[in-house]
Amino acid sequence: MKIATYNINGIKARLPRLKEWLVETRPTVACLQEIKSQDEGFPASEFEEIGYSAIWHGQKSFNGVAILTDNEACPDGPQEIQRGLGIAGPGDSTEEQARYLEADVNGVRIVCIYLPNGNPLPGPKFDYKIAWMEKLRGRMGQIWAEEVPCAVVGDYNVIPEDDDVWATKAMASDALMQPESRAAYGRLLADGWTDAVRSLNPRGGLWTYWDYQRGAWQRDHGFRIDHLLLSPELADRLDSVGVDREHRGREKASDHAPVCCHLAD
DNA sequence: ATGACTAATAGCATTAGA
Repeated sequence: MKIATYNINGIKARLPRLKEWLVETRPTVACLQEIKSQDEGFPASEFEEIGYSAIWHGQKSFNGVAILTDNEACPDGPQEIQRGLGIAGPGDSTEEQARYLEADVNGVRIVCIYLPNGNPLPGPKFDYKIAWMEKLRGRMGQIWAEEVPCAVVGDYNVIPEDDDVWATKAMASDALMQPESRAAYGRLLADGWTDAVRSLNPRGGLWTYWDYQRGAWQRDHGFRIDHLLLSPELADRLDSVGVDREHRGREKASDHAPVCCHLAD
């Protein structure tokens, strides 16, 4: 079973690249973030054409998550369990942002997340990020208690360690590597979840995001914020991980690269 | 100290991202 996470930065703008990536790499499950599409605009038929079923949780302009499954490997498709964590957005809005989607796929619980960025800080957006992370931790605790094999994957918007960024100085004041952000991420690992990429690359130096600006891609100025967290049963089955770096360098690419892990059957 | 680049939406600029 191959599980992938990919922040696509707009499903309309990315559709040709996204389909190309699915056809070339055929993940069993693909979790997408930042679809930036309303529910009625989601191009489900485009994915059906290449043998993928999908569920999605969108909103206008921003955020939005989706889970795609390979029809051949997953004849039942993704079976939705829950959407949203029940946490209001920052400021006066009581409306929840589309950042969480949970489904069962072939007996494995798949959680697709788009964690709030948190900039600028300090402020309501950073507070929202930290609150969202605690809400996520609560839900992960519930799933843990169910003892169902589970992968919580997505754009965490957290640079976990100093060797997960090309230059710590460049990002020091960013919400992505504040002590509070790292501590909240660290609590998930302390709870027993395994960071799949880190576990097989303990020396760091692997990036999943490169800014569109300042020639960051050409200079390899990136960092690691897209993560795959595995419950113990899945961590025991972990064979390999990978970042599809090459797809970041293509024409009209997302600023994130796909990240995937392979689990033994 | 600031902006850079990209996408979405509503326009002919703004917001958000990270």
